[in-house]
Amino acid sequence: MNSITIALVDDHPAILNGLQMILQGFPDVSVTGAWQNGDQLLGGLQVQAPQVLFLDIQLPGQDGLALCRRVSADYPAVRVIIFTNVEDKHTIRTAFQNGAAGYLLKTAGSREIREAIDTVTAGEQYVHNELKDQMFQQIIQRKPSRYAPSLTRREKEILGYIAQGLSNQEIADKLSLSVRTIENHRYNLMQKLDVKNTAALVRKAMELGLAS
Amino acid sequence: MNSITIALVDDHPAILNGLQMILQGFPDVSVTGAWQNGDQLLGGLQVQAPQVLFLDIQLPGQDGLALCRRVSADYPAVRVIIFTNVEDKHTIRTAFQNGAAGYLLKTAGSREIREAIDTVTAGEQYVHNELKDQMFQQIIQRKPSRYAPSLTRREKEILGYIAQGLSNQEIADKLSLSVRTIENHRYNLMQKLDVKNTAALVRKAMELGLAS
DNA sequence: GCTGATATAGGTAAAATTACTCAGATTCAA
DNA sequence: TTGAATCTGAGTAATTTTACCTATATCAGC
Repeated sequence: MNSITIALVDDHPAILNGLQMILQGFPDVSVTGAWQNGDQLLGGLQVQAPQVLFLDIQLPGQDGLALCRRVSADYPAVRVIIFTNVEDKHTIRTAFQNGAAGYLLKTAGSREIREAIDTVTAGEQYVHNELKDQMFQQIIQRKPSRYAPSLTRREKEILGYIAQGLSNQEIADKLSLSVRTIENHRYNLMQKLDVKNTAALVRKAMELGLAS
Repeated sequence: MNSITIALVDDHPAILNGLQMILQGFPDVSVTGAWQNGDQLLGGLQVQAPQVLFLDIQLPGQDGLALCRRVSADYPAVRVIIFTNVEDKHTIRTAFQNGAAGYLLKTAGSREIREAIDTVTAGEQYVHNELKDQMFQQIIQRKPSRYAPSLTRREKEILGYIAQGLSNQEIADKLSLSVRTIENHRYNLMQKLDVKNTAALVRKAMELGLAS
């Protein structure tokens, strides 16, 4: 029999059951474990390692991401799908760095779960489309307005050079202006962006999409 | 007859023909114009404005993005799909800011083109999946490796604080160390990252994913 | 127990930045 | 054509960064 073995970890029994229910709808899938914490998981894996593991990352007592790392290291054949509500960039990045094969939000329906399983068992990486859309919007929709103070043309230009690592003197030379002028622009930029040194200035500029 | 009217702009006849060929495969679509530059487009629009416009942005003489802005302003009913090979963030952002309804890479096949048309005529925004994937990878896969010199734990920590805009003194206080120590770390960081001031340091750190 | 990498920190100076204020010139819109 | 905003730049000083060199303590791995 060629069924796909799947195990689940989530501290909420409701979710555990719900997910199991959905998986039972797939004839070629068999659930070989449903655990509520990391210890149970680690114990269970010694008995039987599934092909796919659905892992929540908000678990009582331990960090699901560390767990993911450990499982990936000890059982490289197990394809871990992070199944969570957490959708911040840093967590997602860490998840994949820790060996996750997929990332699914708990809002996922049966079709997406199916897709995730198929994708990761095929050796590829699966990411919830909802997430991709969100990230894309974040990158794209960055209107400079509202949160970014309006900078004048000259200020933007000079900010660009500062972010490139040019000193006031170098910028002055490039624009054939006095260093004092650049100093003033730099000072005004820091006022407008409400920071007090170059480091924060560059950072904020990049975050607001004003430089780069 | 309820067919969707579509017009095309691209300076390469081959692409113009190829795209037209694909569109002819859709029974409910009729191509009402195929132009090679902005002037032809603007003239053609006065005769008949299509529901959907496929617009390349690398056109001879004029900027396709400015054209997009103009068309969107003068003919709000026209849904503009940018059809191009350009895939950098800034261009994409500008495109949507200029009123584009969709963004499709020229690698798109018949299915994606169909999807784009249906999505934008339904009043939604369409973005090529390939692009979303790329952006997502950019955000996620930022491994510090390869191009990023290896930094020690302390160095990473201090780089983080620098990027946050803390001065050496502030970092020293926070870590209960001498300012001189922080100065040295900062100096070493600049050596390792091959830059010569804080601005470039922060920038490079963000680009390499060493700070965040 | 040695070695190399890391972390710590002082010495010494030059260079650059930051912190404001003031003011003439230019430009752009009402 | 009169303002308002922007661009330009000087005055003055304190603060910070940058540029090296040297040196000790610690710790991990061989």
